[in-house]
Amino acid sequence: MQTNDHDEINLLKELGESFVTKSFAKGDYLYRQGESPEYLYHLKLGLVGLLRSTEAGNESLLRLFKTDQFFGHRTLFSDETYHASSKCLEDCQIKLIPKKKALQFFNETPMAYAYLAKSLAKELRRAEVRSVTVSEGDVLQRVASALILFKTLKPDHLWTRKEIANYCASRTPTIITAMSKLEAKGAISQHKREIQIVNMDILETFI
Amino acid sequence: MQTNDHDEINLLKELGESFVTKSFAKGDYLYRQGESPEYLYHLKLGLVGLLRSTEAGNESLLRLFKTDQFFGHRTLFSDETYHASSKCLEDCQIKLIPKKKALQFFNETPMAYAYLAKSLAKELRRAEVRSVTVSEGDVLQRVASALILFKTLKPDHLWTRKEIANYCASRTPTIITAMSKLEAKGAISQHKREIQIVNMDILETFI
DNA sequence: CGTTAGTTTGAGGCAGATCAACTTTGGTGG
DNA sequence: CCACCAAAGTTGATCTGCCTCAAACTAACG
Repeated sequence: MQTNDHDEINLLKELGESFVTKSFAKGDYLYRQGESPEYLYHLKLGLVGLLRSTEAGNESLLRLFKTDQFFGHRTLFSDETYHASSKCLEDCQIKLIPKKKALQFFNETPMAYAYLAKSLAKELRRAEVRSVTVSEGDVLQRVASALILFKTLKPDHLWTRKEIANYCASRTPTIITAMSKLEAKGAISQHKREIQIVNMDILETFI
Repeated sequence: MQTNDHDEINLLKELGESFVTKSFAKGDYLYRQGESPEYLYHLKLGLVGLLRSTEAGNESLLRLFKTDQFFGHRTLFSDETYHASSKCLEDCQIKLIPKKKALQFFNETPMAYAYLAKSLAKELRRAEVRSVTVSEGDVLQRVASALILFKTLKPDHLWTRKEIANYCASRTPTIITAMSKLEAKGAISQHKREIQIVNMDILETFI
């Protein structure tokens, strides 16, 4: 749930302000797959990933939340348990809004549910489009679009090969091979663990 | 969007009743990927599939709508164009509710948006869980769960191998091989184009 | 009863997974 | 501040599940 470009729902932001901001370390989990929701989360600083763990022991990266985004709302408003875990990919500052307070706010604010619905509708589109991309395209294509997304979302984050693999439904060695190809073509550069997009036009030709 | 088990939203059903039911033939499209929404659809009879076409010319089967379900709502409430087409997989009876009337109903009915949000939230979970299943599991697993889903959803529909393939992110020949394995194990039976689940316990061992 | 749509089978090829050994990086504590 | 160690990255060899292609067969519908 994003509030950025929707003035009418700025009150949602205010909702969070009445609660204290808590600190979390990189690697911390806010909640785990299978648990029941207790809070609505508002990320003030850092980066959070939504991960679903598979039987094979992998963690598929479903969504990313950046500064100013709300998360945990899908489960909060669906009477279900979490289908994935949320984990800090960096040190984070997060406001936890108790479930009761959040529901109360929504029930008192007619357009809040409309906004929530719209937000979920967009997320659903994204998820479905991505599932087609994943099953139809090859790894190079997926890595290229993942890099564009990641760098747009948070250019300064030190993305690991594993994070990229988890997002691309692939594995670390495969991602490394794909990225060397992209580097060889002059689309990106890699120094130590830093990844830079040096030529967006070239990178986009892989999509 | 389903209304089945939610008494509080039965008024939504009534909304559709004031409009005439139109007939569509198997193969007809209600709307196509890229178009802008004009209606909210209420399926009275038949089976509708939501398909996203890929560059390679395939049609990925994203969702299925059966009798009494609403569809077209994701796009209607998200200010976007359709990201997939909806196509009659059987002859259908459908009520078309003009966009304006639908929006008016939602704006006049506070809990309608809350219900819509909940419905989209569940659909989002389904989509994300499925994307992990598709990228992690093998074809046999996907076919087994697809058959269970399809037979639960509409036992009498004559599912084609292509429909199954489109849903399983696979291809017709691969589906046929997978289904012969399931038949050899005594999980299903195939006569002409008819598919029957003869032993659900066995079938579930493949998931 | 002809035509079209759907099904079936097999041969061949390849993208990407797996596995394993090795190197680099960067944080931590002695 | 350096030595160490765990975590992350790299590389190549091998293997395999599924796709592709093509040809032949069967069902269903007008």
